[in-house]
Amino acid sequence: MQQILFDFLTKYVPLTEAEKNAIVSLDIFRSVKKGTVLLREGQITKESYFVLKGCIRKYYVLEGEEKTTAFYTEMEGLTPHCVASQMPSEYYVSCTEDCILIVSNADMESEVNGKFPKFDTLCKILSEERLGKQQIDFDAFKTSSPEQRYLNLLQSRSDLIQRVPQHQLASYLGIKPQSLSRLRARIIEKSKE
Amino acid sequence: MQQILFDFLTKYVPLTEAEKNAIVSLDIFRSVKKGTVLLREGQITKESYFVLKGCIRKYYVLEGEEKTTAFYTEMEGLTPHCVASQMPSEYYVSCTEDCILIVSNADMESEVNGKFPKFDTLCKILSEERLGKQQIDFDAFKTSSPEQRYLNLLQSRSDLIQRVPQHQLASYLGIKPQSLSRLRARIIEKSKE
DNA sequence: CTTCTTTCTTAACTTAAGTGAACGAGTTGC
DNA sequence: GCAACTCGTTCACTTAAGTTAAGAAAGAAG
Repeated sequence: MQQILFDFLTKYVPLTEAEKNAIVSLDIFRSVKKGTVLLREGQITKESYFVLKGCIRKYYVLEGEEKTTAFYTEMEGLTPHCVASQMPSEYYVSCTEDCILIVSNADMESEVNGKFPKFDTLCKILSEERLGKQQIDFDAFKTSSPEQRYLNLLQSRSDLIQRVPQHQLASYLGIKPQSLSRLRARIIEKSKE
Repeated sequence: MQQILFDFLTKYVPLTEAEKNAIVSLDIFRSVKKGTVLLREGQITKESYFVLKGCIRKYYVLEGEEKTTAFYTEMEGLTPHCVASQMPSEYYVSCTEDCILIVSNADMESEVNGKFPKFDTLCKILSEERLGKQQIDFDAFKTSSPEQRYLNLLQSRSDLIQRVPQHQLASYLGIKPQSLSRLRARIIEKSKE
C-alpha cells in the first residue's frame, strides 16, 4: 500500500530512503469503513485526507437536503476549508466506499516541512496543479447544460457513474435525481435514432 | 501605486527595503487600455496578471459565442492555465476597464524565489487561499439556482453588477442575457409585493 | 449631428428542470 | 417471512431557462 503512495510522490519529486522512512514513521495510513463520516458540519479539524483506495464525498446539508459537491477517488486529496480558516466547517465529508486513506495533520505537515524542505515544494506543486484543474472544471460547469455535464462526466470520470449512487451524482451535476433519470432516458432515446 | 502592492503583500509576509527595491526593479507595473486582449485562445504565455486597479475578464469562445467565466478586480490575480501546462490557451483574457496591472513572468518568478525564499512561501499561501476560496465559490454555484446566484452576487460582489456589461454577467452566472433580464424583472416584481 | 453598432429589454414560443406523488426493486432488521 | 426503508424510475403538472425576433436606449465613429 505504501508503495502506491511513493510511486505517486516520486512522479513530482525524488525521495531518498530516509525520507520514505520518515513518511512511514508518521503512521498516517488508515483503513475506513463505508459510511464513516470523517468531518461534520460545525466541526473544526486540522486533518487532510488523501485517497489511496476507495472514494470519499463532500456534501452540504441545506434545508434538510444533502447536496454533494465533490467526489475524491484514488490519488486525489481533500483539505477541508476549515483547516486553513479554523472556522466551523460548512460541510460534511464521508466515505462512499471502504477506503484506505492518508490522514495528515496540519501541525505535523509543518513539522515535516521543517525537516525536508522538499515537501514544501511538493505541496506547492500539488496545490497549484489542483487549482488549475479545478478552474478548468468550474469553467466547464458554467458553460454547459446538465445534459452536457453528464456526457462530459461519462467521458472523463465514467467510473463515478458506476460506483456512486444516482441521487448523489445528481446534485454533483447541479440537478435533482428525477431530472437525472429523465436526462439519461432522453440520451438513450436519442442514441436509438 | 507601488505602495498599494506593498500594503497588500505585507499582510501576508513582512518585506525589507531591499526586497521592496528588488520588486520595483523588476519593472512589472503596466497600464493597459480598456478592451486590450492580454491572452488569446491558442496562445502560449508565461505571464501572470495581478490587478491593482480596474477589471480583467476571462472568457471562452464556444460556437462563436463568448462565455465569460471569471472577473478579476482589485487585488486579485490570474495565472492562465497555459503558464503551467505550456499548452495553447483554451480561453481569452481581456480588460473590461482601463487597468493598472502587475504582469509577471514565470521565469522571472523562479529567479526571485531563488534570491528571496520568502516569496516561495508567499506564493504557496496565496495559491492555497485562492484554492479554498474557489472551492467555496464552486460549491455555492452548484448548489444554487441562477436567481440565487444573482442574489448572492448582489451581496458579495455588488460592484461587478455596476461595472460589467449585463451579457458578460449573464454567462458568468451560467445563463443567457435574456434570462438575466427576465430574472431581474422577476426579483423587482417580487420585492414590490 | 447623424449613423452605425452594441447593449439591454420585452414578448411569444419551445424545451428542460423542479415538484409532488406513486410504484417496483433491493436492503435491513425484526 | 414481513414490515420499514432506501433508491431509482416514471408521470403529470408547474416553473424557469433557451430560442428567435423585434425594438428601445446608450455609445462610438464619422
